[in-house]
Amino acid sequence: MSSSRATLIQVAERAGVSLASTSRALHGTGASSAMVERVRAAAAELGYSPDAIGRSLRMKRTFQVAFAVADIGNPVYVEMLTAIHEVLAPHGYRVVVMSTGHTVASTVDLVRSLGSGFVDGLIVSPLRTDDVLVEAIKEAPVPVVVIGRSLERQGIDSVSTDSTAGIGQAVAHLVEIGRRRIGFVNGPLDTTPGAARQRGFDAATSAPLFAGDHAETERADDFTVAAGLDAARRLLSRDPAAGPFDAVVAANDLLAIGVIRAAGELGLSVPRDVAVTGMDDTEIGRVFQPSLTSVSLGSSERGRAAAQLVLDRVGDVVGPAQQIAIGPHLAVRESTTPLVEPAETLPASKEKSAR
Amino acid sequence: MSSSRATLIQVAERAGVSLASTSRALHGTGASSAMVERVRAAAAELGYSPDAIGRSLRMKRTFQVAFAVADIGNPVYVEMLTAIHEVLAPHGYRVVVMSTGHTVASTVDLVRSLGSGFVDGLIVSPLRTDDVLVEAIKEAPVPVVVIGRSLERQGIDSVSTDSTAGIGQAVAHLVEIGRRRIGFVNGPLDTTPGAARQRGFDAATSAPLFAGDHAETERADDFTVAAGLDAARRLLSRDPAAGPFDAVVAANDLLAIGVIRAAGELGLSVPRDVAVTGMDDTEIGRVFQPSLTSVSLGSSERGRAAAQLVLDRVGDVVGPAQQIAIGPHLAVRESTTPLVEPAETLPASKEKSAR
DNA sequence: AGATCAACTGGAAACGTTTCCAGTTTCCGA
DNA sequence: TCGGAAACTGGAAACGTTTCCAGTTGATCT
Repeated sequence: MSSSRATLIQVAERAGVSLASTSRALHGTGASSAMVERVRAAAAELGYSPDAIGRSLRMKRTFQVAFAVADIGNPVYVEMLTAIHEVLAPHGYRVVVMSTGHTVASTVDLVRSLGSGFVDGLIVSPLRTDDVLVEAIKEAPVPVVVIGRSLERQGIDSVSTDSTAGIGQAVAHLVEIGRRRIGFVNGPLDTTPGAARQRGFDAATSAPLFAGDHAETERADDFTVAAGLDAARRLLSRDPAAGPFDAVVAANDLLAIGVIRAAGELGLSVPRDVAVTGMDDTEIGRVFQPSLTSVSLGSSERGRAAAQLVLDRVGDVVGPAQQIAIGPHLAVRESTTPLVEPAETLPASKEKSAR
Repeated sequence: MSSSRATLIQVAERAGVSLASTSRALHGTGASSAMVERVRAAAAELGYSPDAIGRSLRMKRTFQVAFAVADIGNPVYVEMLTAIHEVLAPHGYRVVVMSTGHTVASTVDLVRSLGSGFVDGLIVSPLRTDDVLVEAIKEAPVPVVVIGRSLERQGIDSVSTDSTAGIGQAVAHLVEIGRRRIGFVNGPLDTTPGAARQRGFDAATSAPLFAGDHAETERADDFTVAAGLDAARRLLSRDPAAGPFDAVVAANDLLAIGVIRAAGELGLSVPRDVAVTGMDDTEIGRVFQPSLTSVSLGSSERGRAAAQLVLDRVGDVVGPAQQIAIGPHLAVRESTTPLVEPAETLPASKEKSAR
């Protein structure tokens, strides 16, 4: 750690010119080339680098954007974070990672804390939403973009996907490959994704296409492998009158892996006896054995879109609340199809289905 | 977005007291209770919340710490990030995520950028290190903690682990279960971890314990599943004179998963025909089938330790460079032992061996 | 009663930067 | 040669906060 940094004032003194000119010279705005030369030299000699705080105070810009989620460790959020960082960094914006906590109240606290002005914008993906939160977001002193539910009509910029339809795609695929007795392992219903996915499953299994077939739901305590394992044990041991389940739709990839493990415990082979689908299309699902058929909700794309949106807003782009929808699409892999050539399903091959 | 935020000056006016008293009242330092009451009320009426930038400028503290790695998506770094955030947030510190890029030069740029003073400290885990970087870190205007190599002797605070010894533990375990022809799938040798792990494998396989047995290395282009798959294909098809490999040590969990997939392609069963060990003890390895025996390098602990260290330093704790070492330990799971009760190996059961 | 002290308050400076404004020079065309 | 515009420069204010310093009050002790 060297002693202390040089300030613009010192550069000005060294160059023997005014503070104003020094600032201008370093920004290349309206300064003679002689001046620029002189100031540059002085700055270089002193190893000057501008102070972000002083600059922020004056410009009323922090060049920081916050990204807040309940659980930074979740692979989906990691993907978003990566995408957000990739979009923002080239524009000189830093990314601050924050936690929403698991309750609506703590998320509201977070949004209110934006009042202290440490970021120019916020990208948040709340697990749960209510009116208070919506109101807090609308009152926030900086632009906020929500990833998750569509909140366009509440006047909030949002990036959403249609996980309801996504579950529909998974069910349709299972029906297509001849499965007729489908179980659903969902996470908590009081979360935004949990509720949406339940609607998707209920809708898909009450559609004409599915008529005469059998469907049941089991709920996991959580969106984790362990919870999925527990729930799947309960589900698969139910053994309904219609006959054993020949497919299970899981509400995300981690739950799906729990399901596959439970199937293994019961001596069931995946996909022969039970086909399994996940959701989110995560790395972990792609490399799993069997590799996981999964509904991609475009986490990276959603992250990118949200970052772009917040970038527009902090760049003073005004206008009505935007709503960007990323369509879900199914990536079919081993867990619903007989294994042919495992190597083809690896991430390196970057399979992408059409959106 | 509401109009514009209230400032301390406005609170002071509203309360009809001086700016100084207002500040003191809100901080509870040396103000009469009447004063506190009055100012609190005014602040509440105006919905005042203190401006982080103004405060930073004056206090010369940003209450931010940066965490920089090459690849934010890597599970190991995600674990560290989570741990760092958990330690720092309760102390009122925010975490800024940054990318070191993949070269030493870009990492040096990053460290130099600390000169603009947007954070109070940095935690960095560089893939590659050289003298220029060491020098840049030493000259940095804020405390820097390096996760990775031990740099105590260079006068740099660091949190390290002994992945060399860790690989030794893996080899010892394999020998113990009777494996004699051990392959090693390593990542690039010009990275800090790659080099250390190679040393570990070479040392372990030239130790007396290993005398008479067979060892060979294959190098992957990268620390990813795809690269591991490729490398393992090459390794396992070598078929040395000493007989086929009955164990493979992989330099991290992702490579290990590639190895298991390659073994599957060749009709080899894991762990019966080939035992496989990974390193880093990631979630993905824990839930994989077969669950992965892996050398834990305590990513969370390293993150926590680094965060604590940087917290001490920004809290003006002076003293000689610290070096905190986190010992590696082996978590034995299915990939090196016959499967008994898969459920026991899930993360929910939180198995932890002694350090 | 006078002096000493503690408790509290307000004025003002300081942190480092950008930018408005006014002033000076230079140059060009009439 | 002169007027005016253009190009450039410097002074000073402003962003919002904390804290030093000096001053005022009220109480306690001798």
